Amino acid sequence: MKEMEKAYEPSKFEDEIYQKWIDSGFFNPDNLEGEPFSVMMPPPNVTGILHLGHALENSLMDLMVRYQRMQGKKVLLLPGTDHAAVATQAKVEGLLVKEGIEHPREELGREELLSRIRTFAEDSKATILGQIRKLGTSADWSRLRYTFDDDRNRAVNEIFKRMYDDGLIYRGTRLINWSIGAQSVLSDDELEWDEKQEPFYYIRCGNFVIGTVRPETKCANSPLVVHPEGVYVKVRFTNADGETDELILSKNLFDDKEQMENVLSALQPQSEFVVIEEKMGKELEGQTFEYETYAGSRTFTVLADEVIDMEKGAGAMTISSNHSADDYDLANRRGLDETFIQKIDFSGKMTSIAGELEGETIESARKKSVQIMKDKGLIVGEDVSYVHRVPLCYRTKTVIEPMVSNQWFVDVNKKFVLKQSKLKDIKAGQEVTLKELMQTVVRSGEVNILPDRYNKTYFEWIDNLRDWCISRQIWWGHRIPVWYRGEEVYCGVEAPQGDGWTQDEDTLDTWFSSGLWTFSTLGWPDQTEDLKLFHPTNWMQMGWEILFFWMARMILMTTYAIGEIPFSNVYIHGMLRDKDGKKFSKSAGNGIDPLEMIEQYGADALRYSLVTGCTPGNDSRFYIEKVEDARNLVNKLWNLSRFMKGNIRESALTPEISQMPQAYTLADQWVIQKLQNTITQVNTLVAEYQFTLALEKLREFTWNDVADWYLEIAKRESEGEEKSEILNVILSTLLRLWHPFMPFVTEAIWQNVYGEEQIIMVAPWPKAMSTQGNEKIENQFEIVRSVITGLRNIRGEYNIPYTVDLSVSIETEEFQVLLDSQAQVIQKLLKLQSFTIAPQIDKTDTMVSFVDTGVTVYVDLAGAVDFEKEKERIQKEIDGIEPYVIAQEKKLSNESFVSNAPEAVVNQEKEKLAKAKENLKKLKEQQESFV
RNA sequence: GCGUGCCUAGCUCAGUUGGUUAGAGCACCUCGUUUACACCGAGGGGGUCAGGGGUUCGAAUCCCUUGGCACGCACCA
Repeated sequence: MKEMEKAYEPSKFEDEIYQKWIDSGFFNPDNLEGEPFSVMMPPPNVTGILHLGHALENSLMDLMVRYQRMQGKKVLLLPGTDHAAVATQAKVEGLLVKEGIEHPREELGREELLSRIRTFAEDSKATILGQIRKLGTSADWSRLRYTFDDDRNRAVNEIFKRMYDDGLIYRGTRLINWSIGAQSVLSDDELEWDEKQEPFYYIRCGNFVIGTVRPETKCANSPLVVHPEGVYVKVRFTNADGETDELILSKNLFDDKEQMENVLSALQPQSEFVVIEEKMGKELEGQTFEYETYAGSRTFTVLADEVIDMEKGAGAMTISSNHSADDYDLANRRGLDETFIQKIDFSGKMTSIAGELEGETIESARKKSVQIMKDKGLIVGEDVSYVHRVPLCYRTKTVIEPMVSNQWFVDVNKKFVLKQSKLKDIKAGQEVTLKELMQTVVRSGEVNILPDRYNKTYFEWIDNLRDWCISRQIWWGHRIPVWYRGEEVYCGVEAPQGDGWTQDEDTLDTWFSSGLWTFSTLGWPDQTEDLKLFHPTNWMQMGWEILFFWMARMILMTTYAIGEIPFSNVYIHGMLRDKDGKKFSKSAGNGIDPLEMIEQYGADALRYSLVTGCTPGNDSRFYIEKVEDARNLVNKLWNLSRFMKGNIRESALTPEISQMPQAYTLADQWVIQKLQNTITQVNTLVAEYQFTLALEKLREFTWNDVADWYLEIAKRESEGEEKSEILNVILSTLLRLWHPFMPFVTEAIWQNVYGEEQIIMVAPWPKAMSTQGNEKIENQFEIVRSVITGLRNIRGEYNIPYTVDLSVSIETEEFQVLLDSQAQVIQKLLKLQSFTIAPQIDKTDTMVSFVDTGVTVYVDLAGAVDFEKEKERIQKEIDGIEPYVIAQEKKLSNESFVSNAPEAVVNQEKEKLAKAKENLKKLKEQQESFV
């Protein structure tokens, strides 16, 4: 058996242990018995390396899985990675641009670009999988999956075809979100909204005034929309050139002089405005006029519609049906076909309708159009403080341009017949919509989201859900399985027979394939054994930021495809932030590589520091100090194990615990009882997913109870070997309880202590045994403990080193027998030569004392007593107790408390009062003795 | 505009059916090399649980309200 070194050095053990775990075969559930328990690893994107957030996620899933494995279950943790369509292509394109390939798609072509991306993805994949191993994740590598491998592609095509045949996937022309940067459409939830301050221009259009932040779009014929019920006034005034002029404004604006000032800030009228006419919007409808724009003269026809907000601007607008969601809806609703004018092309440049600004970028056209309009006197006002939110591409961070385009969608509101179902509230053959499926399984509780409050967020999102745009114009991704030949359209898992077919150019939204993750990874569409055994999965954890992207899509896909829920429990963890509470991000340069942390402090320390203090749904901060603390704890575990090992005789060293060990002393009884309590508590807390609390209990027991008290006592109580069995039970149990949280160090110790052929990973999870004990043990131990602590306190306050003996007398009647029996312990821990215990002690002037329930301890300091200090100390104690006694007496004399509170509570309070009163009385006596 | 979360010791956070004189880790102060561990041990100081109101015998915990911070959804001519 190898010596245990003085300090645990993770780097000396971790790789070797991980390899041993793999070699053992126990990562693979085929080698395990019992009830199946499955977790699908959320596949990290192959866009680079893992960050601490991934490390948190891995720690959570691995602790869950290791706990279950030790419970004797057939555990599968299936690892994998995600091709992350847009993200990866954007990443690689960015790198290529840096290398000098300015237009990767044009310059390289489809095949070459794809091959470059593939190379990058494979590199990244290798890095990521290496990181996952470093974290100690107990995943079954024989079942490694990739969202873009051949079998997953088959699953994607299969489900596409089924949805297509069910009429749930359709192709249609819609207003979509176009990412100029990614050169692709994005779904609604792939947008990020950024608050921006941009000038809001008031532009003259005939006699009307319209407002816009997008002056570059004001270059085409348009209806001029007013509110039918809105009141408009025509005002006459003398303009800057001294000419008589007229404007039509909403009455609201005209009545609000301050606002009027803003809207017409550039007009500089030379007279008052005189109202010459007042009309309703609907009365204005129909009139047509020609007016200048920055790109020449255009025709406008007044249209009355309720979309107009009379409080905004001058109560009138023109529209860009191809470049605004509201306008697009309005144009469709009112049949304004002639307004579908493409002003901006898909590369983000102005079209010929912009006249001389054709070919300009949006940004440049905006500036130039304003200049032209200013020169033409078309701008009547400008609000520079206008703040609005603009959509950005979540991957490339470039502006999203609404565009009209032909795309593929999943219809979430269409009724279809669910072919198979194991769901609680929806039976096979029933008509449902995808939206209803998503709602029902969460409402029924089949999918349980933790914490609860995310249910609300989830439902809110689904209520607002519109058809899901699934086609992308990027090349990196699952190709849409649709082929065309002339007018013919073919949708199938495989390419159609015959010549002349061309496949749709587009690829699928990455979430389309990751939505299938829980079952496509198990071999679907084949009816595999794995699918039967491991689906639905039992547990899933994810950050709230992908609740909609992923969780909702998994529910949609899984319920649709196989009529099952994807998982029964989702644990939503918060986001990991840096020490200042900022998001970790590359641009902020505050990223921390998990591998560096592992190298420095060990994987166990990293895992512990991430999981502790982390509660469901709440963000947490990452501190180096936390990792250091965790490292210290790991080392503590190592060292107490080292000590125990040295104090257990060889024949007692066994990992199996078949029976309760013989307890010889109070401390023995106490620690055994505590150990059982700890097992019970940890079990309960882990079962409730309260990892932080479980860890707190474990830490407290390990460090405070075992290391600081029990082992210190055990050293003094045992000359021989009678502690062997107890120490072995504690050691074996502690290591197993810690293993899910600190897999490496516990394995290292386990194999060192119990032999290299042993493996803690599949050791049975500890079960609490009943302690035929009395509840008094804990109280008795507390008495001993407080006598010792009290005496240490006096040593501290009087600065008496342990080399100087104390003359101690303990006055007690109630606990005389107890303290007599613990005399050795007290004496040795405090390094006393001797001390006396008696029912009655005569206090002298040279003594100081402290009290506890039923016990008063006197220390004769001879000449060393500092009376002032002593009085102060006693007074402080009295100050602590007295208000409490008063409060308790008041409480207990309160009739309604005594009659309303449960009897147990009342009794408990009475008992506490009695103790406090007794202590107070003694303290007061002592105080008097000083006077 | 609608909604959610958070505000507890100097710092970071626990505190899950309302009932311990409100906890932990770090930091701080004092002491200490006692054969597991200085990645240590012993002792100590430190909080009217954001403010106000209410329900209750009893509130950090439930309700209302004010303020601050963070976030989600919607809007975004």
